[in-house]
Amino acid sequence: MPDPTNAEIAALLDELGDLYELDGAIIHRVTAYRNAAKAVRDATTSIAARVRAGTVTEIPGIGKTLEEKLVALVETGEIPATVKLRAKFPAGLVQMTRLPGLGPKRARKLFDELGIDSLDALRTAAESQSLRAVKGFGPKFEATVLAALDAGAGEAPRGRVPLHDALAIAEPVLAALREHPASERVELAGSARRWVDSVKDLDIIATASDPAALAQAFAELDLLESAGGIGDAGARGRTHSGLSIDLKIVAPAQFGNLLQHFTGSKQHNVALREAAVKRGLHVSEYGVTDDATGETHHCETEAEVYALLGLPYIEPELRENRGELARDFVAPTLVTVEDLRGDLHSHTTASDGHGTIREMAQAALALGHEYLAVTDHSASHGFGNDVSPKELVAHMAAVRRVSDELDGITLLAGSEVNILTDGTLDYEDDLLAQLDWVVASVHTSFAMTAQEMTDRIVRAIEHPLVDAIGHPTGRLIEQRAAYALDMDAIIEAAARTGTFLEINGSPRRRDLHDVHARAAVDAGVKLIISSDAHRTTTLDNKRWGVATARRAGLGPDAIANTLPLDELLALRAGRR
DNA sequence: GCCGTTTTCGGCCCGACTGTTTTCAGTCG
Repeated sequence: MPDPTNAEIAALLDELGDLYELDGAIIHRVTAYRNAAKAVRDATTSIAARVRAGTVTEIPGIGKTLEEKLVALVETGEIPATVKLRAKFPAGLVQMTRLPGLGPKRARKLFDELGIDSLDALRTAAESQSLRAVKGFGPKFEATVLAALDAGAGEAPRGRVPLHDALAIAEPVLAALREHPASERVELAGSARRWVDSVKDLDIIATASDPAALAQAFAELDLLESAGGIGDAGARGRTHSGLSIDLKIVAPAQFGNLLQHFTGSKQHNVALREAAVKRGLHVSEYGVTDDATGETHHCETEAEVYALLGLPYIEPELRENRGELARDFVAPTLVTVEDLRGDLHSHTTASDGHGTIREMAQAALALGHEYLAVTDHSASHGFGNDVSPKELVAHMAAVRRVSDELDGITLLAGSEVNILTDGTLDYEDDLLAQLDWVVASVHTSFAMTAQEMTDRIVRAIEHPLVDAIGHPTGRLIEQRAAYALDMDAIIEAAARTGTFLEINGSPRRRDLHDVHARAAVDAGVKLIISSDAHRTTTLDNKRWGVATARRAGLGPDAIANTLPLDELLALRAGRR
C-alpha cells in the first residue's frame, strides 16, 4: 500500500472537518481540522514520512489527536472516525452544504426533519414546496435553491481561472480605471495580488474624487457583460468569460486597511487578527481599534497597518500564514525579474518553437539577458518536431554561429532531452557531452506509479551530463495534476548531485510550485527560473516563475540564473 | 482540536448580509 500524498491527506482532513460539522461539533474543532488540512497541503515534506518518524506534531496545527488519526491512516489506510461518520451522513449531504444559503446547520436540519440526503431529494422537496414546512425555511429559499440547482451548483466546484488569464483581464481594467479623471489610487487586491496559481474572481480597491462616476465608468467597460451594485462604494461586474470583478471605492484615509483586508489570504488575516487581539488591538477592513483608548486608527497604507501591530511590511506573496507572522520572521528580500541575467530553457523552429535562433536571441537581448540556452526538443519528441542526432549537430553549430555574431548575449547550444520511461535519455552520451546545457524533462507516459516515476527522474538527475530537470512535476494549472512522485526523493537526489531543478515560467505550468521550490532550497538545491519560451513574446514568461519563487520566499541567492554566466557554469563544473 | 510573553484551561477574527423572524442564527467572504 503506497503512502498517501500530502494532497490526499489534506482532502481527508477537510472531509473529516465537514463531517464533524454536520455532526454538530463546535466550530473551533471543525476549524482545527481545516487548519490542519491547509498545513498539510502547504507542508514542504512528506506528511506520511513525518507520521512514521513521529515528528508530525512539529507542524503547527497538528496536535496529539490528529497525530493518532494520521498514524491510523498511514498504518491501515483509513481513519476510523471517517469511516464511522461516512456511514452516518450520506455523501449527498456534504454536497448540499455547498449550495448558497445552505450550510451544515441548515442542511442537517433538512436531513433530520425531512430525510433529505441528496441534491435530487432537495430538488423534489423544493418543487413540491415542502421545504417551507421546516422552521427557518420559506418560499424564498425554495426558489433560490432551485435556481442554484438549475445553474449546476453543488455538483462540481466552478473552475478557477489561471492567473495568467485573470491578469489579462485585470490589467486593462486597472489601466482604464487609472486613466479615468475621477480616480486617485487604483490597486489590484485579492489572491491575484498574491500571485497565486489560479483565482476565483478579481478584487480592485480604489480611491476617487468622484466615486459614483468611477463606479459608473467601470460598469460601462466593454470587457464587462453585466454590472450591478453601482454606487459610491463601487460596483460588481462580470466579464464575458464569466469572471467576477469587484471594485471597492474607499476614503483615502482607509485605503491601506481595505487593501490589506482584501488582499488576504483569509488565513493570514485570521492569524493577523488573533495576534492583534493579544496586543489589545482589533483589526478590520475599516481600521485598527485600540482596546485601551477605544480609538480607531485609519491607515492610508498597508505598511501602517503592519506597523501598528509591531510587524514589518509583509509582501503580498508571503501572506499565506506559512510563518510570516511568527515572532522570529525576518522579511526576506525576494527575487525580482530584473535579478535574472539569463534564460536556460527556450525553443526555436528547430523543434516546436515559432522563432528562429536569431529572432529568439535578439528578443532575449532586448530583455537585457546576458545569456540564453537554446533547448529544442530531442530525438523522440514526435509530432514532427523531433531533432535527430544528426540535426542536433548542425543545430549546435548554427546556435554557436549566431552567438558569435551577436554582441551582448551568449547563446548556449542546449537541448531539452526526453527522460524515457526507464530513466535513460534519448541522445547518446557522446552527443550530450557536446552540448553546453542539458535540460531533461518528462513528456510521455505520465501514468506510472510514484515509485516508478521517482526512479525514472532520479536516474536522470544522477546522469552526469544533465544540468537541470525541466518542469519536474508535469502539472498543468487547473488542467492536469502533477504525476505521482516522491518529491522528497527528487529533492534529495538533486541536492546530492548538484543538479538544478527548474521553476518553469510558463503560466500554465509554474512547475516547481511554491511549496516544492521552498522545500528544494531548504534542502540545498539550486533552482533556475526559465521561460520555456516557444516564441519571442513568451520569453517574459519568467515573470510567472519569479512570482512562484517569491511565493516560496526566495531571494536572488536561491536562483542560479541570477548569476553571470561564468559563475553559473562554474557552479555546475563540479559535475561535468 | 489546538495552543500558551495573560493561560495545561479557556479561549479561539471581523463585519455584512439574508431570510426569516419578532430579535437573530446561519451563512459568506
